[in-house]
Amino acid sequence: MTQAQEDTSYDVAATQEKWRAVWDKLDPFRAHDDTERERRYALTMFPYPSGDLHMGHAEVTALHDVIARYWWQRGYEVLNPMGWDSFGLPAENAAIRNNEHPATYTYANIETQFASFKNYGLSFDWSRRLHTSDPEYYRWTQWLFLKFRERGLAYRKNSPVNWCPNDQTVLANEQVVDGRCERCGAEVTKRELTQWYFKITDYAQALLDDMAQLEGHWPERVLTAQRNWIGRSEGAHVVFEVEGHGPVTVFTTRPDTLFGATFFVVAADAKLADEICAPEQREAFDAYLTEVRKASDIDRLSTERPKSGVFLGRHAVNPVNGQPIPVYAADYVLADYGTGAIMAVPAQDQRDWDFATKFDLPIVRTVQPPEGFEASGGEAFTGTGPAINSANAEISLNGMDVPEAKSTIIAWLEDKGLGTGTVNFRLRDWLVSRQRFWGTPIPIIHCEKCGEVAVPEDQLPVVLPELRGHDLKPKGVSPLAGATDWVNVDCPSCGGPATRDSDTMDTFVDSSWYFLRYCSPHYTDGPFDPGAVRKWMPTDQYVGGAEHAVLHLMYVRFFTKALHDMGMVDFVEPFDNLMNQGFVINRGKKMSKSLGNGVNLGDQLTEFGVDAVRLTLVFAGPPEDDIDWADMSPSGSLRFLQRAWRLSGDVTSPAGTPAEGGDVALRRITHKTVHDAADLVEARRFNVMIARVMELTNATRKAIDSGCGPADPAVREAAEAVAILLSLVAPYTAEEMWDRLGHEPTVARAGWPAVDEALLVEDSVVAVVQVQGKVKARLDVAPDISESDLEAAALADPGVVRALDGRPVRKVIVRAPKLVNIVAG
RNA sequence: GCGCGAGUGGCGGAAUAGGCAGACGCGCACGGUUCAGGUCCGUGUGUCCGAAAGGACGUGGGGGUUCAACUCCCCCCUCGCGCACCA
Repeated sequence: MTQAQEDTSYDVAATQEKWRAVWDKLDPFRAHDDTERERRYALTMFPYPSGDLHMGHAEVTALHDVIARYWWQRGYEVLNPMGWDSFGLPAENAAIRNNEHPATYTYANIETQFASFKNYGLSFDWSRRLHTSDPEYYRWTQWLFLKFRERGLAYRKNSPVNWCPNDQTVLANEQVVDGRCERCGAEVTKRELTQWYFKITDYAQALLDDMAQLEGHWPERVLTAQRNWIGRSEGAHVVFEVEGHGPVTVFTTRPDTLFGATFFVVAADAKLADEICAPEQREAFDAYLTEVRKASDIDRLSTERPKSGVFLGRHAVNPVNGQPIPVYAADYVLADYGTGAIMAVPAQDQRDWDFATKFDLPIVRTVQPPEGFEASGGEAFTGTGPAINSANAEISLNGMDVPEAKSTIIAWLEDKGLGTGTVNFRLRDWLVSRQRFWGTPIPIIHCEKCGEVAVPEDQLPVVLPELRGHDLKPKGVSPLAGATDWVNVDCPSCGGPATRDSDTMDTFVDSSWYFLRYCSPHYTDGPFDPGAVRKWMPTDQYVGGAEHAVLHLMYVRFFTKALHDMGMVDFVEPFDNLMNQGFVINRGKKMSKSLGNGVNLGDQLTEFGVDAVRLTLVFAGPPEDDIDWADMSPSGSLRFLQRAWRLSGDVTSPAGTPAEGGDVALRRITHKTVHDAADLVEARRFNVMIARVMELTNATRKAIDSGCGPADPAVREAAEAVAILLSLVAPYTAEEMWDRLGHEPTVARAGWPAVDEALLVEDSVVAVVQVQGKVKARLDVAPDISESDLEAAALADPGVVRALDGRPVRKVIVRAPKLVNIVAG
């Protein structure tokens, strides 16, 4: 580079290489378990190793790093670990394609991403690196599975499950989005299978209740999504006697409308329907059931779907009035919600109304709709009003409002043994088995004699066998089932012939406890060292995508509560604060291969440098907003960084020069900026923080060129503040500045500049004078000016006099020292 | 349908215990530096009227409270997200 260029810009690539080596040697971000400092735990969601890092990783880690680096500067001991969520389907599919072992693909990509993370200049403590596919990690995933099973939290059951025909595996409810596989988009079908589940439903209420401590610290939309997903509803179980069958319980949220139950519906695909069906209706029912089974979930999801069903040839008896009501099978009732059967109250429920209308069933109002409701073509009335037509010989609800009617009827039902008040949840247990190879093997052995037998702890981990390529092709059962040497074992209990469970765990199990492992990643006596966890947990700040709202972010909460109840941790929520970053999109759309609008991170880094890309991502807007890369200007970011860097070369006072006695105006700006920057980082308003650093940079430039000059100690103070503030976002530039300012590396641990409170107090402020709410004058006044002095000064101002134009002053509002508003007559 | 969130210049976005709308940056325009400019420096940049001084209008739309509203209240529109035949 020429001499001229050297003065105005630095070589980005060379700078990155230089400081990367220095940082490797200094290792400035290692979190020490034993420390006198206050601790902070900063965590960002670990990546899945598919290919190299992309713009999304660049964004989330850049945002996250601002917080971690800020905490270091503020004097905390910061745990900021990183690892890989390295089990999963893409590796398996790649292995099948290339006839190799999934580990080959996985660990090659991990090394690629590791190198990219290092280049990206993040403050991770790499000594704590972990991979969930390492046997020393999944050993403990298996161990936890067995602990869950001991507590009854892991169990096996036969049930209809979501099946992805493309990936040839089952899916959890959370992984089915609009009837399609979350991962590959294939239409999900139902299968009846025996599978492992985690009993997350035991924690439905706790998951709701403990949101109280997350309120205000987690994004509202995540909490709302979880609340909706858990779907708590209060109501009652009511028992109906069904002729030729016996008692059948229904769940209802409106027990107060029981007198209006004029028919009864059972989910067509529930066993119950088959059991109730009378012989003469058998043929019709079977035909209907075939129809229902043919309809995919996608069809069922369409909203304006006409009601369908078939009479089962039986009647149920309404317990409050002894009325026989016909029993239907229909697909608008779901087999796996509530009890799979409902009492239908057409007058008070639109779905029941539609069904009743279609099948010509009676409709009895039990809640009085408001005046004019019927006249305006009212159908089901779901609002509140006084109960009507709701009395038998023993009890009358008539005239009661809805809540009172509910509690009255529940008390009566309970008294009669006909029902109970109850709470129902939409949340289902978490299906954790997967029929795939590249996951944590389920540590269970099936023995003909002994049944399910846990693999003894001292035999963990159950290590995956060496399968590759074609052995891994999906066959509808786990590829592990084909590994005969691996599958066939002696029963640990009786020594007889037995087989290993050939399913692996959902990879969300792996990621449900990794944050605990980071506290003591090399611990060998358990999944984590309880002492280390006590020191670091709960995590102070978690950063990651909101797409995990009802997946990962709910599973980690469940795991933490389960571990708490096992006495393994002493907290019930893992993450004190959560931040969801937005997506990086391009030209208004999500980046995708098919749209051809992908932006390659590596290309951007080569063209503009790490710091400019990081700065662009952090400065773009609020962290939670999407960033359209097409609207961004990484070249503008680079320009700013060079401008800031140039300050460091212009300072002529020697390092260590005290700032006292330097230019006061500049010092005020410096101290105010440093002070405000702390607040802005705390409030996660990084984009505004950067704007303030830009202002400080501009002010310093002016001071050098046309103010106090480069030798003034205030200029050094300002340039050093810029370097330290920039170290949160642009570590290479900041380090280079720090070096040129005559300091030893690393600026990242230089410490937050001390703020002189005296310099935060202004010696004059601008008071705005409005006439009729419009600004007519600005006055330089003392900060402690009295109201009367300020009013007098305002009224004397020539601009104000002109604006008043002789009109009488009717009223003057004075807010000293900032504002005067004059109301003219 | 229910729930949550958001609408501010050409663009990304600032500003809410109600008090200067448009910080900071991008883009654009003009000027300077330069052999050159994809560099750097300076000036300007919400809209409309005006040569200027100045004035009018202006935060999705409509109403309201107030000396004062991007901010608070009511109604509506649009967009995004979540759940969705969940009894």
